[in-house]
Amino acid sequence: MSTIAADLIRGHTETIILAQLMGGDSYGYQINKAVKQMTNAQYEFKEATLYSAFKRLEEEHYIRSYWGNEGSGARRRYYAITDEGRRHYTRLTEEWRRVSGMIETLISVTHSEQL
Amino acid sequence: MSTIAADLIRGHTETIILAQLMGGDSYGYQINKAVKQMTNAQYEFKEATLYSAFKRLEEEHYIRSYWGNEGSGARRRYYAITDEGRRHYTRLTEEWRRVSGMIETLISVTHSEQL
DNA sequence: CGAGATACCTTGACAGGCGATGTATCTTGT
DNA sequence: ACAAGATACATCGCCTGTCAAGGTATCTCG
Repeated sequence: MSTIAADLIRGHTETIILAQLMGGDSYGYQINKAVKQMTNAQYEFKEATLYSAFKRLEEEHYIRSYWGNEGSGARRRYYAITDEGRRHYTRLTEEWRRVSGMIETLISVTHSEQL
Repeated sequence: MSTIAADLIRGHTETIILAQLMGGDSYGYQINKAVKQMTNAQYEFKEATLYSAFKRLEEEHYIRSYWGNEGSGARRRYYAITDEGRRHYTRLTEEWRRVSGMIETLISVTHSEQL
């Protein structure tokens, strides 16, 4: 039920998905529920966003997918993070720490002043 | 001279510009130099990005612009933040604090595990 | 006089997010 | 028995923000 957040999350979608997969294989719906729960329902991916991110990540070999063999219920496509994906995840989180500090600096009002 | 940062800043461009203008009227080139200096040359807007952001902000009445009366040198278009812009800035920064905490949570690996 | 800095601006392409829509299965209430 | 809602995946086409590339004009310095 958030609205504004959208653009601010842009660019983090892949990192969030990879972070989830660092904790073990999972599938789309599950990951999204986890995100919702972790943010106290403040955030949740739109399905189109989620599935297009999976596609990208797989094309870039950061994740692999396989069909689960559920006896009952809807079929699930599971995703697993690759070694390359793990390295990518590390890079992305390091980048985030760096950039978030930068943003913090830039959006805080400094009364430097013009002369 | 950064490369990766780009996508992570997306969505903060307007906030950064408004933050700069909270410190007094300024113009494009100046703002960009300030950003570069504040980030130790880690970040700088691409010009096209900067000017299209100005355009948007002015259309939304968050900033006003006027030509400076420089006796010499290249002409400068100055920007001033409006009251509405100030309110918008406050909203955006509050949103940022909220969302950055959320992202922090989401990109950190939690060994919750599936059963 | 040429190079480089200052200063602004526009066009067109691209990528990511997302609304809309569609599929199929299972559970639960009436 | 049947409708509603949850689970689960997928695609199409639009919208928006970024940016490479190109352009204009002025000033300074060697």
